[in-house]
Amino acid sequence: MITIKDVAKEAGVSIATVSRVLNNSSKVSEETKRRVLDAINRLGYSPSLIARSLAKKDLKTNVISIVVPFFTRDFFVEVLRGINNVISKSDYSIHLYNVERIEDKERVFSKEVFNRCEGMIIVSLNMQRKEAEFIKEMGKPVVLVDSYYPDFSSVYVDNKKGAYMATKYLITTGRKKIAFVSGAIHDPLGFMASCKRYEGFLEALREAGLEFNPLLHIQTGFSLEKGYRAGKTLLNRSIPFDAVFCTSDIQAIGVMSALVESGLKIPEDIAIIGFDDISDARYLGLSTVRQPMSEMGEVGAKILLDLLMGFDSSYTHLELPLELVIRLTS
Amino acid sequence: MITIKDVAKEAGVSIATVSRVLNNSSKVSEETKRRVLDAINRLGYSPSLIARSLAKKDLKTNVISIVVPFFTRDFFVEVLRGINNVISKSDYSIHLYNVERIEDKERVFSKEVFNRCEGMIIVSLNMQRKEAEFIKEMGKPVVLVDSYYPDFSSVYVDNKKGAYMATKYLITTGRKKIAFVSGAIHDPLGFMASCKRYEGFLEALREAGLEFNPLLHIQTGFSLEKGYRAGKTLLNRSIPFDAVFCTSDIQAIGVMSALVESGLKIPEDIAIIGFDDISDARYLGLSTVRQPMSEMGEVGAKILLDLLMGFDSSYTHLELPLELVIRLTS
DNA sequence: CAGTCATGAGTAAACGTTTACAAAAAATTC
DNA sequence: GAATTTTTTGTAAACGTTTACTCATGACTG
Repeated sequence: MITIKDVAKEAGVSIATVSRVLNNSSKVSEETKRRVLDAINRLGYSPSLIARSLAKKDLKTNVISIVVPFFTRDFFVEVLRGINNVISKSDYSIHLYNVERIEDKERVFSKEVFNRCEGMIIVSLNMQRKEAEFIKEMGKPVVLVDSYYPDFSSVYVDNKKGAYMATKYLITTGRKKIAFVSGAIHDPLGFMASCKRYEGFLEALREAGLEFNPLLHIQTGFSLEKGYRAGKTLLNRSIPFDAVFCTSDIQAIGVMSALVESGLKIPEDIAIIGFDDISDARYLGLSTVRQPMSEMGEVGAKILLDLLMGFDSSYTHLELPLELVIRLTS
Repeated sequence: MITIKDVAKEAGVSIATVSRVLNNSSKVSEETKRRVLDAINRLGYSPSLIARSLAKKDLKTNVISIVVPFFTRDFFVEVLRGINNVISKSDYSIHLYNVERIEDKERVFSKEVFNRCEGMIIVSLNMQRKEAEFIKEMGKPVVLVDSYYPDFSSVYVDNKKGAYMATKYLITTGRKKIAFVSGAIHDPLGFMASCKRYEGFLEALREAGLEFNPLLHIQTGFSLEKGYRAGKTLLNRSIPFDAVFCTSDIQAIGVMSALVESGLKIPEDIAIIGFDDISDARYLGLSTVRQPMSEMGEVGAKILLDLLMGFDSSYTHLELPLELVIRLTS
């Protein structure tokens, strides 16, 4: 490793002078500057960021950690995009951690990770009591996106209400037997969205005095194909239904194609409402509950940035609005 | 800021002892250890990573920078996923930089970014001579994914050949008037894929002695909707065509729905082949040129890791195979 | 009971920078 | 041409750790 001393020796000056050239602080004669620059070039020297931060008492890493599950899913990609929009305009850079299994979670919520960053944004993962304690102990600002915990700032939507709105709309327009396609209600990683939406869905039914046949509930993954299969399964069970509410657009689109394939007319025979409002939804005319995905990311990132600036260390809890978007499928 | 000195004073020991407790190296009596731990807790002390690295002469940041354009596009998300798979198993963490505009490129290819990381993976961006010089000067290992430049290790596919294979197949099965839907041929950020695929497409036509009517060429963005519009545009131009080759599946799916909507039969009236083999392609039965997206990411990350271990500092250039997957649309 | 050892804790020198301060050299003034 | 100022350079003390040495202390050996 080549240090500032080597450069100083090579250029025949003191290390202070080299440092001055490096930071072009105060005056250094042109002649000396050239000699130093030459030496730097000859040796291929590059100053140690570590030592520099130490000397400057700038003990910050200028890194923000983003913890996001399955970052290949539309929703997460959009959130990430929002976060990135904001962070990339600041001096911070992004450390990305993908969580797909429980072990990943442990790896991420560790001292090492927290020591390496100034703050953290956690997307969609539900906090366990123990985790929350640990994270609080780390003493770094943390913002939750699409998740809620009293002791951290957060941005989220009211998933229950969103599902309620959609279901209620279906009921209002005369649907009586509504199927429900969701992700896992009890997710091992702790996503709460499906669960909350299930609650909202049931509440709307209950309120209208409608029974729910559990055979009309499919729990499956978030992909076109899984949605398609869910649609097929529903049809195969030959329990009549006149609407489907899905916890994601991607599932809804899959379901829709299964139904269309079977010659059903949408929305005449069966209405469909999704959740998210991904770009395909608009294009396909899918009715859906729009959640501001990239905006959640943006807002979350902004809150974290504020926290890092030391403004206002109290917790912000921000609920962003959901909007029922009725298009052609309901 | 609370330092090791404060802890030492609080616990009534020397800083060396505190350090020993921190690293539980060598022997410290239970009694002292407890006192130190207590003090640490009371003060909420957390050691400075920076100072620690300096003292340990471990001047590494253990960070790998990933530069990726538009990380919301399927292809990039998949590549990222592959990279993440590999990196997350190492001690390195990922710094993510999204490049959407020329300015972003400048921001990313800067001293600051290189100083903050051990190595870099650049996805899909074509190197300019000047950029390459600069990057080489930084002296850190760099791997190109889905891109090629002689002076850097790289993983890529032969886009020209892929397009050639698809087009040739269409010709072999009797198609004579093949439309081409691609991204921008001259992309401002320097994506070469569309351009290369255009070349392969033209070569196959030329070889078969077929003329190409430029009006059958649509340059557009990568989304279902853009694809759909491209399909509509092709139909509106009322120039007969019997096949469409698209530079991405997502465009192909869009085109397909436009054609189906107009009552055309696929593949009887018009054959379609896409590129990528995203999960929807299989599900929809779309014929396509499969490129190993996440594998490219994985391999790229592995190469970088090897480079970082100091194995073999020569350049690796790895071409991964493309595979023509014929399903129902051709 | 002197001599050897093990154990636990302190001292001080690194690590690669920056920067206040001091010193030297050069330029300006009278 | 001495005195003064300005410019340029060097010296050394930080920054917060780790760690090789050293030094007590007390326990064991014969």
